[in-house]
Amino acid sequence: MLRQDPFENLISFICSSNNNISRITKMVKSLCQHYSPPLLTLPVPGFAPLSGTNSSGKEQSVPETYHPFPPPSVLAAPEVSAHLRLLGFGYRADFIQKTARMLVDAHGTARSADDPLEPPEKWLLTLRQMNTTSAREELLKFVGVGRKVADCIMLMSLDKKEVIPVDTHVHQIAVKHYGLRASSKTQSNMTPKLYEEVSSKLALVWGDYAGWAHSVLFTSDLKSFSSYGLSSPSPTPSVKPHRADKGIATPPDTPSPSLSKRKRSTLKHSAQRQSEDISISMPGESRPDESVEPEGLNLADRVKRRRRARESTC
DNA sequence: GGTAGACCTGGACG
DNA sequence: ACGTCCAGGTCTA
Repeated sequence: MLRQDPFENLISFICSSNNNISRITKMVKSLCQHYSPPLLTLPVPGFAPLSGTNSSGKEQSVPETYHPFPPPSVLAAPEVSAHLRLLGFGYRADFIQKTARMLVDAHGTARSADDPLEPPEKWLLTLRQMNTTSAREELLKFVGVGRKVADCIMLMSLDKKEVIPVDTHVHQIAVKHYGLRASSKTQSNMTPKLYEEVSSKLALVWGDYAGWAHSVLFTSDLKSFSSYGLSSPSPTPSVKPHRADKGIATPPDTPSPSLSKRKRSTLKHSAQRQSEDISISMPGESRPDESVEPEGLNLADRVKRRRRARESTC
């Protein structure tokens, strides 16, 4: 939907599992700072720290250094896993390193000097041309990527506008506004079955642009985002979020808040992407409702199982 | 095939 | 001060 960089999005959403937005933000920032060189330093706009006055008593803005998102080859290094643990990534540290490793093993690292992207990143972009089911199947092969994360990546990065990532918030929305029956026993547990149930129901209601509808309602459901972009009666006083807001002052819809999105790409590259946009995201693609087919019910399990079976034979 | 637990961490809340 | 809960899930048995 937002056409975020697929690799950055993949890793960022792996960080998101069982996690809160504030911490996810810190993790992504940490990845950028530790694994890629500084790109540029800019004064933070509108930032006026209380103690930030110089000798003349004039306010001083604190410069912030931005780092690009690290490429797959860097995160695939074996020592990354332990280092990320030290940095507070918890069990997600392994997921990140292993996923990067899988990508590098499958697609290599060789590229020409003027190429801004590594082969795994290029391959991830090709998922845009794939149909939803196949793209999802590819994503589910990665460690730390389940149905929800795969769907987020497809919606935010891979042009799959009809995909609805289902989490607790979306489930609540489906129950509250669309008459989905509240699950009786394990109400807080998002089972594959329930996931499919919610997803199918909302896909039916929202149609081909379900992903958009989902994002609007999702962000309004989150307290921290419900008033985002609206003029508030009192100016935002602080960079630090309050717990009451349960969130951060970043744009909605993205847990990959690194302003430091990799900028190795050139103008030429972005021009290429422009034309790519036109060719791929033309409305009226003939690919209806693949995301709600019944066999998708246990797709995640099937793909994971296949992957494990392959691994165990190696 | 479907379902409990475990899993890291840090901030809010009682 | 301290324990508990929760957060945009995934993996494993």
